[in-house]
Amino acid sequence: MFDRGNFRSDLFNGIMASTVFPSLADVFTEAILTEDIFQSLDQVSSRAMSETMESVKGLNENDFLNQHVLSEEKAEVFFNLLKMDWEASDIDFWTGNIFSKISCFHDNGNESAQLPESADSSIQELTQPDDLMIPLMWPNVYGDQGGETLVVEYEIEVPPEETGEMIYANSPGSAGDISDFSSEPENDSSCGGSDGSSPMISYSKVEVKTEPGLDEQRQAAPYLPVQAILSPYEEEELEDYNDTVIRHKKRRKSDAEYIADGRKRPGRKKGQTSSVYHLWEFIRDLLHDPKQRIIKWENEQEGIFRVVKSSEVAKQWGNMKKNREKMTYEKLSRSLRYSRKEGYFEDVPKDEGYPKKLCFKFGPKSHGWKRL
DNA sequence: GGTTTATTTCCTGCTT
DNA sequence: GAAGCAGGAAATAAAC
Repeated sequence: MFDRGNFRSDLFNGIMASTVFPSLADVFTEAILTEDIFQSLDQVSSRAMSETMESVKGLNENDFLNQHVLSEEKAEVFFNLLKMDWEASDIDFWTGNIFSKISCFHDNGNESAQLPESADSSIQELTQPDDLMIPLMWPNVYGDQGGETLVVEYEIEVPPEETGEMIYANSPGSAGDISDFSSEPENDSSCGGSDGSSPMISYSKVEVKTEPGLDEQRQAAPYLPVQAILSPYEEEELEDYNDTVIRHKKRRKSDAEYIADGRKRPGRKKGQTSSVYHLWEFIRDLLHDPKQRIIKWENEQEGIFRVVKSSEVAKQWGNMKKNREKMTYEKLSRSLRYSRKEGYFEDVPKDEGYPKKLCFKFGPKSHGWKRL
């Protein structure tokens, strides 16, 4: 299901990060949570610039390359600086104007460039964060055949001008969530309250022109390690290569091979999620249910939780997936370990007193578990 | 119908 | 010894 709140935060992270270091958007996205950004942005406007500048001293590229080094505090300071910069440029980032900035950025950084006049035939309707994130982060990957124009349709919640209040959409079904927008208006239209007392929903459509030539990007960013500039598929291929060295794993076709065959790579894009109800979503929703006693938080702020009744959790997961008695905790935990590899969960910190068994932590690809 | 994603199933070996 | 953890391998359903 479309998660509007996280779409917005990912969008924001991606845009901000793309402006500074295009290949680091994923690091920001993993490191910073929705509330950290939006709450801090509300507080920053009156803060002295010199004070902020002082506290951001010591940040370097390594901080941004290593999500474990990049503390939330530093991230907040950095984003505050960006916000000030954008405000100074008279850019209203709650509107579609932000996309003209991005479009210009991807047009070889030429600030005076204009949005493309019209979309080409490959119009796509993009509804997931990664649909936008990946073209923004890896403009060359999707432009191997000479560049293409993606049409991105999106909506952004505009806070009431007088109060600046913002409703945070968290998980589907939560307050502020408007998952059903089957009757989306066309370009740049708005709907919702206009009396300044309730948020407005702004619908927009923008074209993102992609550029060919990954080599050029590498040449343009020699300060970044090579690994940071690999395309998602190249990363896979590197993994495959490394695996092959070890145990002759079945090799996956490269993009170049598909293009040579004159066809598009089939299947989902890397990172593109389906509408399937995922294990991490099941666990998240279970944790949000105050009536249940089979799973509990160990540290909600950190996303660390503990399974109290393993067999019952497995049984409910089995019911959810309609295979009932066949599901066991052993199978569920195997799925959970695979999900951890994919980033939906991650290792529980050692030596911090958390139980060694039945204890897990949400990862960077999961969201909506933290109450705002 | 080929491919990818997100499991599911089964398994061995290890740790608590 | 039971329960849980780690991860390989193969199978599967759904999505694309």
